[in-house]
Amino acid sequence: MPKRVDHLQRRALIADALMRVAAEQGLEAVSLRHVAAAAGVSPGMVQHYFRTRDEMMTFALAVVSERNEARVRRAVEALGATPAPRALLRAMLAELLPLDEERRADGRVALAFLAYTAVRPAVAAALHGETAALLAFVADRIAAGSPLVADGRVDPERAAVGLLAVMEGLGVHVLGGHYPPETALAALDAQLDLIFGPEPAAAAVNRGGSAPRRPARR
Amino acid sequence: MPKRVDHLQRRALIADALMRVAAEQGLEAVSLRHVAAAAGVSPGMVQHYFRTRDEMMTFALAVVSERNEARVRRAVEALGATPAPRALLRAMLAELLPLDEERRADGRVALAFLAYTAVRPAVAAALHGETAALLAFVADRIAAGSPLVADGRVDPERAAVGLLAVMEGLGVHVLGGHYPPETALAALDAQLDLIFGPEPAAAAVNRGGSAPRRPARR
DNA sequence: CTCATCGCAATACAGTCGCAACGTAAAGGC
DNA sequence: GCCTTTACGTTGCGACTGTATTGCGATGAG
Repeated sequence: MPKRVDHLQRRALIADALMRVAAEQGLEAVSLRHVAAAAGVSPGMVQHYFRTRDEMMTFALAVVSERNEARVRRAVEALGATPAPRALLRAMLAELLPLDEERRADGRVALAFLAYTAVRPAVAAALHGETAALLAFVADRIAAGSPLVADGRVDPERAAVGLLAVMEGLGVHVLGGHYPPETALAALDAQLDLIFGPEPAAAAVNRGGSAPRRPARR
Repeated sequence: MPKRVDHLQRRALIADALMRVAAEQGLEAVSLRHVAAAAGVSPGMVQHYFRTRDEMMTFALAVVSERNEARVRRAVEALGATPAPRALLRAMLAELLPLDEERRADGRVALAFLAYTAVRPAVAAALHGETAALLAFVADRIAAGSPLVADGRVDPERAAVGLLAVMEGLGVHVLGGHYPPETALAALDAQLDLIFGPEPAAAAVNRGGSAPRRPARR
């Protein structure tokens, strides 16, 4: 056999360039030549690793999704073992919000893919399982950690759907520049307050102002 | 003066065709020729009413926004005068969810524009004011209608941000096919339960009020 | 060494894009 | 009657698109 190259690494390199292009100019600016230029390689090479544009798009979509997954995993592991459900969920969801420029860029790409998959149901199917799994996990943590579940004031399933929707909506709004990251973070904490009951004592600093209840980590 | 034509009507006709194209194939399929074909007119005519593609896009974005506004106004007016805050908000937000095929189509277009404006800050600016106005309105209704505000368990501002985010996120998820419309509606009601307290058994659906203002998106 | 195979570049091609330019039919103002 | 203005339709151009094809150097199996 002739020269061997790590295909996956090359594809990742190209997908990375794709995401840079998409983050700056949108998915419609993603063409073989643009991506090749951004990656600093020849258009022929891009074509060598992705026989079609759709193939490249699909791969990039998977990369976006894996990147988020890795981000969440890292954030959760930083909490140590057996974290409290509420803290766990907060860490996960806050990590998924576009709070810094890096995540803003990724968020723009993710949003573009959201619109992209909305008119390509076949591609969208790949995401359903992920959402379902995340939904189940969140519902489980809510059931395990919220005192409001016992007396029926909170239904874990519905609350999980709502909580993920809040995260998604906040992300979209922040990306749209409708309000700053701190507002989104404050709203996320308020949502957790609603689901888990008000936070116990320790952080009872302010109520009703517009400053975030907790400092943004980082 | 020569033949007079209602410019606005023509532009609306073209924008309508644009939205049909965008809903089916995404914004990237929106070209002068495609839109013209969908509208049943010549490409030259499209060019006559929109000197540039960007101009056409901007106009279409405004149409999307106005369409949602009209939808909400209609739904709210159907409630009659002085509706209860919770019922009012539910009617407004439920109307903005993609619960039927018509709203799904509009929702796909709105989502596409969301991604579109995310990389075109200049165009996005038009939406900020509207979101802010809606946010203020929702916060006001929460402050007026939720018993949980008095004892500090609900902050109207944060709750409004969260509520709108829920709506946005649910819409996105439903468009993505991650769960059916009923689930979204149930989650919306659960969110209203969290903000207003559990519904007092016999849910009154009616009583009306004045029409609020209403921004674009979704 | 031989040579099939892989990595990659370069080119060709048919199609679409936005946009400008030009042409023409109709309709008031004079 | 003309004459200017509006409302289009048509055509053309240059840039760009995705994809297929071809070519060639490098490399490791035989």
